Amino acid sequence: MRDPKVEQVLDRLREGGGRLTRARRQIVEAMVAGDHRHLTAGDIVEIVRRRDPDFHESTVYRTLERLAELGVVRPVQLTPGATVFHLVEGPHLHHHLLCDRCGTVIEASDDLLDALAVEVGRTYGFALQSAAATLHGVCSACHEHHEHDHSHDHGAGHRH
Amino acid sequence: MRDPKVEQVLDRLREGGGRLTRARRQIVEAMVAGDHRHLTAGDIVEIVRRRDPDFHESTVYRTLERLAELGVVRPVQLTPGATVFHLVEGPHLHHHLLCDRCGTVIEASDDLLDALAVEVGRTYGFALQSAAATLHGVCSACHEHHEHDHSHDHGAGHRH
DNA sequence: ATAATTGCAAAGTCTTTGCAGTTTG
DNA sequence: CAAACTGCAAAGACTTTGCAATTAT
Repeated sequence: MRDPKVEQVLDRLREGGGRLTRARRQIVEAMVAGDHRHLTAGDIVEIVRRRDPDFHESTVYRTLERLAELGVVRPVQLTPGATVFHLVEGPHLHHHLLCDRCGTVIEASDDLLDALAVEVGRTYGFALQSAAATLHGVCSACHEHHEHDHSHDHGAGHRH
Repeated sequence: MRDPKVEQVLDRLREGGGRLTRARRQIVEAMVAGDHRHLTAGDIVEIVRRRDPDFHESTVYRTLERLAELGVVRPVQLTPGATVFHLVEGPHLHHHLLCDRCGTVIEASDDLLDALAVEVGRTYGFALQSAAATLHGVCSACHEHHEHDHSHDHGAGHRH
């Protein structure tokens, strides 16, 4: 119950001039627990409230904003109406492959778009920002049984 | 004042079993007028209301939804909190290059990601959906004078 | 102590929905 | 005429903001 990952994030917070509060620790704990998950602000509120009923929305947003400024957390707009957040592990940037069927998010290597970046720069004079892309498509699992009409677990991973 | 592009879209609406109303004509006219612009629902409301003060939000959303179903219009989530819509010209799909500095949107050829699609399919078993990507970066104009602190015209194109 | 942070409540933006009246084909 | 569509009003999801009370350093 003294997860090094949690402490690492909290340390960065303090280094950045921030203060260490109960609420912040719980937010970070929730994010570390749900590791490679992509949580919405609402997901985090729900989780933290289980232990701390007074925990409030505004705190999540303010804290996530701080953490994002410090580069510890990354906000990603996967779908309309739902910004998800995840921890940035070290310098490990990555792109997101979002399955439009089941909502699964695959984290793809940051050099995936290197070749494309060159191409785009040459053709459009556009400097592609690394590791910021969300690519839509269909994951392998969904692709295999795409003729069946099973109950799509849409939003897998962060729907309540 | 009988723009063939407008008629073309309205024809498709009718073919799809839809009805031709004053509101719908005006919505389409607004979109054609702002051609390669990417308009938010709010932008459209604002434009149409100038001629037709009773025009209502809900109508835009319902109409855009229909048009999107018919494949005539495409909704794109460029930034958090702002779904933009644009007409789909024929079979001309494209990706979006969004400048994070000035908000300009460049429409990139749909085959831009072909090579990437192969790569992603092989590495992650993920079937990339064509022409659905929004790539972030910096456009050439912004890139050139990036040391100066000029008033960034952020949101260019669809901010009121 | 004092500056940061929180809970709370209120508001803001964007979007959706139900319904009764109106209009289209 | 019947079905489709509209305006309106109300509500819903997500996020932001002001403020007074609380808490970390």
